[in-house]
Amino acid sequence: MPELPEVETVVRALRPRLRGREVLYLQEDHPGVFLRHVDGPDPWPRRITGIGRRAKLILVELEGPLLLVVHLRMTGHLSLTPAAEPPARHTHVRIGLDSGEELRFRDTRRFGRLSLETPGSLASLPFYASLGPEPFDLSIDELQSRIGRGSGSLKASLLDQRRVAGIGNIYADEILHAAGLHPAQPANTVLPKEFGPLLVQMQRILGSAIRGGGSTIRDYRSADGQAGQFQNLHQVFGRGGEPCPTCEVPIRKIRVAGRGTHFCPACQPLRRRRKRRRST
DNA sequence: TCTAACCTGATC
DNA sequence: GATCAGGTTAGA
Repeated sequence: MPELPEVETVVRALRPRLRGREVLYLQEDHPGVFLRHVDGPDPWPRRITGIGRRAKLILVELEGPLLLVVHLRMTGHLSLTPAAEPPARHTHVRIGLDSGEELRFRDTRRFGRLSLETPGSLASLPFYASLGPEPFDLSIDELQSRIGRGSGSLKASLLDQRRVAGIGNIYADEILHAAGLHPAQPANTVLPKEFGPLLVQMQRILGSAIRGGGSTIRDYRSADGQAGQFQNLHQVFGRGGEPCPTCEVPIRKIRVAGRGTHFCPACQPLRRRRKRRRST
């Protein structure tokens, strides 16, 4: 469920409540959800030194240093709950803290993962090692060279975490609508002059989604239980058949890159494939 | 580069 | 009963 803005919201909610706390134990309630990539005996108790985000990953930093890495995937959810409270359904991992609370990982579909890493083991994970830059660190030139390559769809390019990290299905659709680009057009047909506006819209939409606490479509909640608000500002996502807020033409829902894709056929005209000149 | 698969639940 | 869902990836 969560993309960059939702993961950032979770991290910001957890940060003041986790920093300086001590992890006392880690309890697995379902095998396979937690992966241990460090050798030796259980490293608990261990102090939490900070919490950060990279792409859609939550990084809980521990003394050592070690890292507890969380990927929520589709339905994963973190909460900080009194340890005495009975675990909610689909709670798969519970991490006991010296505050008397548990950091609980709940995930209906069980796609999400937690792992314990050293900085070295994290760096050598193929998924982590191949992540592209954060959207807020991009220049126009870098965006063009990363997104504007290949004959695959522009939307697939935006969703490819190796090119740019953190964008998922909701924000890909919203960004492309704001930039006036058709999701199914080949990535290498985007004109050089279009990457500036694309970068501006990408950063604007992700930024305001973070300020809105992310988007709640069905079950996303931040770690404090708060629903997001940015879904109320979606222009196209989840609005198939409704009039485009810009031009009133009905928004269409199609399938691109194997994902439900919403766009305005008037604001986002499809440009036909075009031969591109290569410099090398 | 695209599909199917991983899972469960909600909705049609 | 079939289809869909905010992510990623193994395999064709």
